[in-house]
Amino acid sequence: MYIDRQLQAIADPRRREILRLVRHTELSSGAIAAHFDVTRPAISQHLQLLQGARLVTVRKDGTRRLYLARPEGLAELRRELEEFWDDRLLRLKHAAEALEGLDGGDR
Amino acid sequence: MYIDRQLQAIADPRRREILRLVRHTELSSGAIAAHFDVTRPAISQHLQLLQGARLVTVRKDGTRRLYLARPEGLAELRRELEEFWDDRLLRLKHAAEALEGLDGGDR
DNA sequence: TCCTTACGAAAGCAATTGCTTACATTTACC
DNA sequence: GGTAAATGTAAGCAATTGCTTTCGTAAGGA
Repeated sequence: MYIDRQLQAIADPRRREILRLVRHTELSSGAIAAHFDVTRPAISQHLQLLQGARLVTVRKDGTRRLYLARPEGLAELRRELEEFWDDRLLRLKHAAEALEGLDGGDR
Repeated sequence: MYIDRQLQAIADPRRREILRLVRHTELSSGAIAAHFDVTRPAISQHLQLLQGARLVTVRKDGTRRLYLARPEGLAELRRELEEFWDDRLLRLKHAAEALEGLDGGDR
């Protein structure tokens, strides 16, 4: 349900690069910012947006905040896009949701 | 090499919907606009952007212009994203490009 | 030829984006 | 407690975005 925010997040090359950086390694806000030629607050704002899109998680460690990509978020986005590539899946999904609707609810 | 524009294009829900509409059926600008609650020129602008991202093609037919999704463009975007999901591929690509660089050029 | 249909192009506008420079806050360390 | 380090927050600003209304233009039909 976050596909809009997630695609918006991914659409920016800087944010894609950030995601690559924290994909397998936890990095502090400052360490991430060091990779770019913009100021630290700018990166901080990108990180917030990525958080809002459920694409990264944060963990506090002393005075630092360590960021790490959130695999579930990436997987979710990937699934949504798979449906987009092959919209037969999308039709199927709509049909399935219609059926679910009959006994009332998501799970 | 259009990934930035393509992702930007995809990031807008309206443009995603347009792509779905013309995915398998050629539609006129007006017919597409009829599906939305914004004015026709607004859709025209979205269509232009989609064209710039190589995601749709146009064909003139009398006074109409018929739009159709461009599978190669979608495939290209999809490939780029596959690399993004699994960045082992990306590293490989970078390595390959570095090697290509040695004898000087793209192809 | 004149009118109508189907469009894109241009200009203007409010909202959003991505950045900057302050400033505030939290934690570690002496 | 006092200071330094790491970071988010706020406010401001130029550029971009997505839309609107208005106008121009090409093609078809009477």
